[in-house]
Amino acid sequence: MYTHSCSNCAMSDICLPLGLTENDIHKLEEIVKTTSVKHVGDTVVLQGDSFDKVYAVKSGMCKSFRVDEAGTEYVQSFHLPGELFGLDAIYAKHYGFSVEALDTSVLCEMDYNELQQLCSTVPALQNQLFNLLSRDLYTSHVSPIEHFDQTAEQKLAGFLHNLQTRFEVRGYSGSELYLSMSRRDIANHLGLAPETISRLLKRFQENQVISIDNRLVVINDPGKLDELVHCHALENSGRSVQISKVS
Amino acid sequence: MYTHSCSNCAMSDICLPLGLTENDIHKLEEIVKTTSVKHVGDTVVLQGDSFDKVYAVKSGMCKSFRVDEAGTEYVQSFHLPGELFGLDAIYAKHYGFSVEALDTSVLCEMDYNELQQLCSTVPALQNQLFNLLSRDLYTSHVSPIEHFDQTAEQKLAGFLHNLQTRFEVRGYSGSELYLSMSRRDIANHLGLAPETISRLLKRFQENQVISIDNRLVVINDPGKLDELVHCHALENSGRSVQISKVS
DNA sequence: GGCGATTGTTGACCTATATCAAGGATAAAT
DNA sequence: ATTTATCCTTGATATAGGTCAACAATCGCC
Repeated sequence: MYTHSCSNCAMSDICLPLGLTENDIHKLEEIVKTTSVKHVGDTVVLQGDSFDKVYAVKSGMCKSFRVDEAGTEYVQSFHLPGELFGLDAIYAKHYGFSVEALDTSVLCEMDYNELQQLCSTVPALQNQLFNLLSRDLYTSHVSPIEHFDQTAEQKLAGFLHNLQTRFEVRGYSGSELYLSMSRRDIANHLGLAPETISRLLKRFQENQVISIDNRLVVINDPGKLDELVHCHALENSGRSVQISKVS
Repeated sequence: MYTHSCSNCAMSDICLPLGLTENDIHKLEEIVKTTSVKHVGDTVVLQGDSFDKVYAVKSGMCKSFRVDEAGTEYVQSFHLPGELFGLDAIYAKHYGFSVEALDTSVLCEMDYNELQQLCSTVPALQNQLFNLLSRDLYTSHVSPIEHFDQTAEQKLAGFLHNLQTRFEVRGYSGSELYLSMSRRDIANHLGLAPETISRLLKRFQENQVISIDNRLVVINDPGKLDELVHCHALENSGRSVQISKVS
């Protein structure tokens, strides 16, 4: 839609341009276009459409999700600025996931064929694309196995912790997180029930780990949050429960 | 260790050589070496070692697994002939997973730097590597979300079904599977308890879906197995359970 | 600025599967 | 061939978190 300058982009040092010379970045800019502004709920990519473009988030936040034959939605991930998506469709030639904006967002799009050709002539770009693919692959290999024997509490703490660090890397506040996604999306993404998310957020608040006002989370005790990921179970609730034992 | 001919390899049409000309394959062969024969339990890659090589399975079977700080093992995947591994370490520069032989196996290894350089001069190879990375990425995006609301029964049925098709693609029998991995490995890989695997395999056998003799599985009713993945719960056991209701 | 729709919260209950425990089969080691 | 160590199976029990249901808060919209 609009031509775009990667050189001036705040995300250039974590996105595709990383490691490229000024000259190579200019070549990249020639194949990158920014989209019109997307609003909450706007669809960027539709599951099943034939693959042609790879995307990067320039600003805002998106979610990738998949709908199965029964119509059930599964939230795969949340994309922050500087993150690519669509790469998992290169092989299949069709997008396996829909992507929609969770917030006012602008995206960068590039034709995959053009990108591939550019990679052949710009080794540093090929290199960076391999790097980003490898990182995504590593993340999607590690995170499910980490979740296996985690409790719901650990999963949610890990989710918040992960968001925190990703925000910080991008220069945003890591202690004050606005959750652009619904509880339902978080629950779905973590393989939990929305009710469980509510109950846990309440528990985290009761234990002074976070303060939460609707979708705004303030992380009051990052150390405690970190402990929660690696075990340390919290008290279930304020009032203690009396169980009458019959012996 | 030994130089290797990709041209004569039975896996050439599903591995890296796919889509390359005779001439390009020869260039690839120059950087591929086969390892000595690996035996059950032999380590091919050690988690934490610095990354330099990418591997492909030539024959046999391997498992990738990760050990956390607490010493708990997590089985990430089982690699069949024609499958690559180590690609998830490109970015991190260290292997995130150990890989060990589950069976008598031979592997192909290639230096990543050499592979990368070759990709710059052989666009078809670059293309194929992007394809394989994309396929791996797609698989590791889809499979965890498929597992989310699956029962233990569906997971195990899906696992057997998946093995069956992967064997068939490679020209092996899909109806007679030898499980080179232990029940413990299967359980771990699926996020279940070994006991659950035992109970379910028994149930599958009782319902004439499979026959099982130790590690050899014969799939008697592939249709029923397929149904099990998509729902159709089996009877819990042969004898029916009487529950006395107090009303 | 009020109304309907969506999103979030809380409570009571239930079930799938983990865990614990113990015995039996198989394979590796001497 | 006997021992030893895994691996596998089976049964009994416990529990984390899902499901159902009902209500409360928020948001988008006319």
